[in-house]
Amino acid sequence: MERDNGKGAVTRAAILARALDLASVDGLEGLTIGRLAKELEMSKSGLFAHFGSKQELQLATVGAAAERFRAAVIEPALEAPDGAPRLRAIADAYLAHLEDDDYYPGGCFWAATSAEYDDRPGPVHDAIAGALDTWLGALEHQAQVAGSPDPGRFAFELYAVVMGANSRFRMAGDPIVFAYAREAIDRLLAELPGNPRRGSVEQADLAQD
Amino acid sequence: MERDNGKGAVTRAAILARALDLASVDGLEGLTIGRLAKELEMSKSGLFAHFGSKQELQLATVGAAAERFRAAVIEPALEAPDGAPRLRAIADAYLAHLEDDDYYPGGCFWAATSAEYDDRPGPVHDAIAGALDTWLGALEHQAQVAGSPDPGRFAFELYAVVMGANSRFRMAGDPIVFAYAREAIDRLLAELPGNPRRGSVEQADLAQD
DNA sequence: CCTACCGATCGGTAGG
DNA sequence: CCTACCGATCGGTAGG
Repeated sequence: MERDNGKGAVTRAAILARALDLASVDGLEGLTIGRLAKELEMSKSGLFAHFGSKQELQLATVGAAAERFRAAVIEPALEAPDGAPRLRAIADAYLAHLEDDDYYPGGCFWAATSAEYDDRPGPVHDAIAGALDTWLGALEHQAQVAGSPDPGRFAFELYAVVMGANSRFRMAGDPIVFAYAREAIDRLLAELPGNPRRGSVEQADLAQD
Repeated sequence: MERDNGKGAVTRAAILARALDLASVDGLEGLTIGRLAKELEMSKSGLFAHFGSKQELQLATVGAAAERFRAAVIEPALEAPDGAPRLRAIADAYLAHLEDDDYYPGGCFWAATSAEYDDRPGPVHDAIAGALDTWLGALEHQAQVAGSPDPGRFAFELYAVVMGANSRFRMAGDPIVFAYAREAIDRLLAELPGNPRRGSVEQADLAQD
């Protein structure tokens, strides 16, 4: 796909960047080839030729979203140590993007498309589900490293809180939900052994608990 | 709208019941007049005449969903006393519906449509947002009655957990998320003053805390 | 990457 | 509640 830097690959990347924005607002069904072509000032069939079917365009868009998420949220958090610090770094990076509104114009791509495809079986559903399972799995792994007694539940709650913040912020527009989410995450992390709450005293006092 | 029991009102109710099912799977945009008419074995224009525009059909569907939610989740929970017991009753009723898969065929109508409309301003967005605000407000009120130190946060977390369970169940199909959600809700309720955890000792021992 | 086209379906209207 | 229709747009194809 990207094994050369020819014009085709450049055009394809430009198409997918725009497709991501459109899909995070209108979903992967609402992403139409005609509209995408018009915004990119190219012909519908010219764009179509890059993918061969709408489904292939949708799958490529899901792949591009996964790459963007990895680069924006996962990659920077790898600088934090394994376990609780990395869990906090991932949650902070994700919430910061949602709050600053500089992530996707339509909020979280995964929130929008997972709700859209939760009842539409097929390759697109499977691609979205696979990406989400990968990230939930990464959260679960970090929770396990951090000593959580129930890493699966921990990952679920972290996921629910950040997705809930996205949903409530997009619908009601009140940024107080980010404070709620951070407080919930603080309490989640405080469950982990030997992990003090944000802004509390240094770890020494609590290490004996 | 329902001030008579004539044939028009009966037909309208049948249309909306079917519209609810379609919209919880394919969203309120994916709900098309032609498909709805075909499933109900009536003409497209005959159905259209009941509403006058697609937007009016969408708004009527949102109203019908609110009524169905109220009857299925809120109404039964009113038998539980104010505060923590009612919060648990609401959460249990909601999770039971999601788990039994007998609520909407496409999972939670509100999860599907709020993600779909979070970036589409207009009357449909406002109707969905209004319904969600009403229920979040009810949760917040009950949390306040139960003595929560931060009812807004409490309501947000409860909302996030049940919506997260819906989302994960629809995408991954693993019912363990309902156990995760119930555990999270137990811990949330345990934060409230004088409220023991499900299955723990009776309230007497804790009343002094 | 283009023009020109296809059948199907969209929301909506005319007229009854 | 119907038949018959409208212009627009959908995904996709032919042929270059």
